Amino acid sequence: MPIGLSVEELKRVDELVAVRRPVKRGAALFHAGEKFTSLYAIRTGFFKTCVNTEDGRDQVTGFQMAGEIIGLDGIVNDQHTCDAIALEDAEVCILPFDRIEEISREVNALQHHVHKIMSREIVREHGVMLLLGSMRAEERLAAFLLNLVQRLQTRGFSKSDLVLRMTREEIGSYLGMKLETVSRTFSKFAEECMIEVSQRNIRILDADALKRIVNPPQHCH
Amino acid sequence: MPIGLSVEELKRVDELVAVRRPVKRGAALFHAGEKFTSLYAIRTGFFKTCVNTEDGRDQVTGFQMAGEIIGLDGIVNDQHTCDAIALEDAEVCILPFDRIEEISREVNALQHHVHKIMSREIVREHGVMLLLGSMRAEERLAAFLLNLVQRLQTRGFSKSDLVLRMTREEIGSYLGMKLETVSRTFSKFAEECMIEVSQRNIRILDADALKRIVNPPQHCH
DNA sequence: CGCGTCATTGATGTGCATCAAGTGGTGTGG
DNA sequence: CCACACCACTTGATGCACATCAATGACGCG
Repeated sequence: MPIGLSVEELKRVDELVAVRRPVKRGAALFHAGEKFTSLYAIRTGFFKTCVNTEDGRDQVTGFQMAGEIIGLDGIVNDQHTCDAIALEDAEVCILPFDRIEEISREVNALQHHVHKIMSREIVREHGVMLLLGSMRAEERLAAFLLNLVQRLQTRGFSKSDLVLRMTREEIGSYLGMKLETVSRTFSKFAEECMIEVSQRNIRILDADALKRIVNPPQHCH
Repeated sequence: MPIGLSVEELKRVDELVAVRRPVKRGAALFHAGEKFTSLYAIRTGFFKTCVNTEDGRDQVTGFQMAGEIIGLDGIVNDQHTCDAIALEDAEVCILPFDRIEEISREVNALQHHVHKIMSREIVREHGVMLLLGSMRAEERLAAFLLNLVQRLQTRGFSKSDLVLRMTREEIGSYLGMKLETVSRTFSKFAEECMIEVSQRNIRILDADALKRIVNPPQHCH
């Protein structure tokens, strides 16, 4: 993950990511309440994380794909605070956290990398708070699609075609809206020729139009 | 901050927190876009952090009080991504981040402490996402009050009386509602004798009732 | 004292939730 | 291989929680 390491350092980091674990679609990588021991780096597959309340509500807090790290929430109390569920067959690297701390004392680049990963997650969540706190349904869904396709693109996938790995309900939970509203908003975007929707296959026809929805152009006052 | 350190370790950590900086009410500790160099530990006073969009919307992402750390969002891109504004005259310790990384390589307790602080922030934000994504106005405000009074209590303040340092609008921004709705909801709680409101002075008369609003009792099915 | 800021309260509007019915794709067992 | 059941999804009709608009009131400060 970090770059510009010496051979020696690379060896230390390599041993960290040695152990892998497959996770079947629908299975949990971990559950809220379980003891925290490791972070997980996604090698393949797609996950969601979600928190639950006693009274049965739950909230999807994120969708994670290859290259991303899951489990950071567990550090503070040595206990996971959310569920991580595979949305398709997946494989992760197990990164024992005490080993991470040990090695980052010696490999500065790893230390800084870990800090950046946690900081990035904090910044991402700020963005979600902005979305949940001040955007309307169309803006939320447009922002969601653009974010998803952008992340897929950096992984070498198409910047226009994507396959949703999650249900409308899961999207709705993440975006703070009901599945019917998600569906209607997809239909509206399709009507306006910004996207094509066929089941979970989405084709983005006019990314700029979506961007204009998220960031409506300034009107001069 | 961490505990159980040797004399030697304590000295290292002490030098970290040597420099202080006063911040006047209404002034910014930092702005989004500024270069990130340090974290800040609040010694006294009260802050808000907020992110802004190009189109002028903004979202309060948190309220911080004595003992809490601000600036974690800046690590990932060496640049702050939100504003930190003092809501009353305040004083912070400046914690140069490169020194933090340096010392945490030698003082394991500090290293782990830093990780916990970042993880705690991630978990806190999960809670806010749950609040914004799935709660109604009354639930949000009740949760907010309970959280605030709980944090004040651990700092030795009353568990029933508190003074809000922020405006209704700032509360609303944090909770994803308009200031009028915040005001109305306060009035409603007061009418139902759960709290007393007089300007920014709040007295909690029935904490259990507030808790029942946040976590409505299960109905057997 | 007068002005600006913040807060309260009422009247009205609307975006999204809720409730409900129906469609299509997928997997399973006879 | 087809019939059936199930699930995710779509779409329409209705309702409600909260936003919006507007007027007034309460502090605090120069």
